[in-house]
Amino acid sequence: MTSDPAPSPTPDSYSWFASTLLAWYPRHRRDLPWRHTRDPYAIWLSEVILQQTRVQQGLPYYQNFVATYPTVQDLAAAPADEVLRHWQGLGYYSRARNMHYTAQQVVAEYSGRFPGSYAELLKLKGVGQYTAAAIASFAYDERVAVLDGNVYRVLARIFGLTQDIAAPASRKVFQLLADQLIPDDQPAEFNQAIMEFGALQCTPARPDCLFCPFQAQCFAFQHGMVAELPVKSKAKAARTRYFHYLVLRHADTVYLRKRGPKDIWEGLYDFALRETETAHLPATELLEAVESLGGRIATDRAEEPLVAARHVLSHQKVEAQFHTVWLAEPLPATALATGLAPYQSAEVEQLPKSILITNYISNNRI
DNA sequence: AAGACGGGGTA
DNA sequence: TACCCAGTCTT
Repeated sequence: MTSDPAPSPTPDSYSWFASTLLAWYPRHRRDLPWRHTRDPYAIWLSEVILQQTRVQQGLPYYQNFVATYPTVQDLAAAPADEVLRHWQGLGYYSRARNMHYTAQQVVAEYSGRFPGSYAELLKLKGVGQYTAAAIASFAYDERVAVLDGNVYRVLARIFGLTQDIAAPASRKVFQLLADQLIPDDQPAEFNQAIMEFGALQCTPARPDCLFCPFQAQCFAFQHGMVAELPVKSKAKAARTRYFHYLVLRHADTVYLRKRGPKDIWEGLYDFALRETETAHLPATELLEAVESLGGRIATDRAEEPLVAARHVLSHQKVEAQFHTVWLAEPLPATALATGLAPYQSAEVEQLPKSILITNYISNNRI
């Protein structure tokens, strides 16, 4: 798929699929808040939150965003740090940054009204093929088939598609099929139904084949290949990184800085960081790091214990050590130029932070 | 086409 | 452990 899925009418030979699916859906569907609205803003919000995120995990975030920012104007007007703070803990933080950017663009360039078609929605930052299809079908009844992890799995099993779903080139095979399966009259219902079917019935592990309405037609079930489909190549093993955090403190302040681009946790706050190739940071390097910031270590305080923590991301493992350093005086202006700034603990609470930093702070009274 | 980008649930 | 989740963007 390069642009619009070509509208192709559902051939009669495939109509059994939508019939069976749309009979299953009303009897099994969950009552989810974004299914009660046709507001493209609310639907967009829910879809961005649900990218690579389970419904149960995203649900409280959706409730909070809708309550905090009832309209796209509210979201556009919010400070970026505040939006990130509400997103904290959801992961893939570029979604929040793009969402905020897009809200401002919709207000400034679209008069606050979301684009009204799949092709136009696709132009928005953070809105890819899946999300554009979801919004276009749910909000506007446009006939465009969604393709997410659930749909890949359901189609691979029922139709016996063996293409590697991790390979981008496989997308067109699944999209071509989905575009033929989606009916003209209820595209929104169909899209909701096929994803719900994947989430509840045709699950990744232990799907409920015993009570599946597609038993007779399902290629995987008939050929004993349910566990083999979909085919997905394995991801590369995550690399390990070693973070040595300097938790610089003076009086009732602690120093944090905002993380930059081209790395994990962009836009989130953490402490002064020294990264090494191995787990150990020699004590001399720790002192050097403090000195390079112009920090003078207090002599009237007992040394704080080292705190270690491990944090696993999908593509990296972070082994972190937190070195608390009490300063005799505030950091000089030269250190502030590196981005570090002093915060009171009540202010720290309001800053957007990764789970790693949030856990450390809550466990160590900052 | 391949990597980068989170965090939590499940077996 | 390993896999997966209502994917998108960059290189």
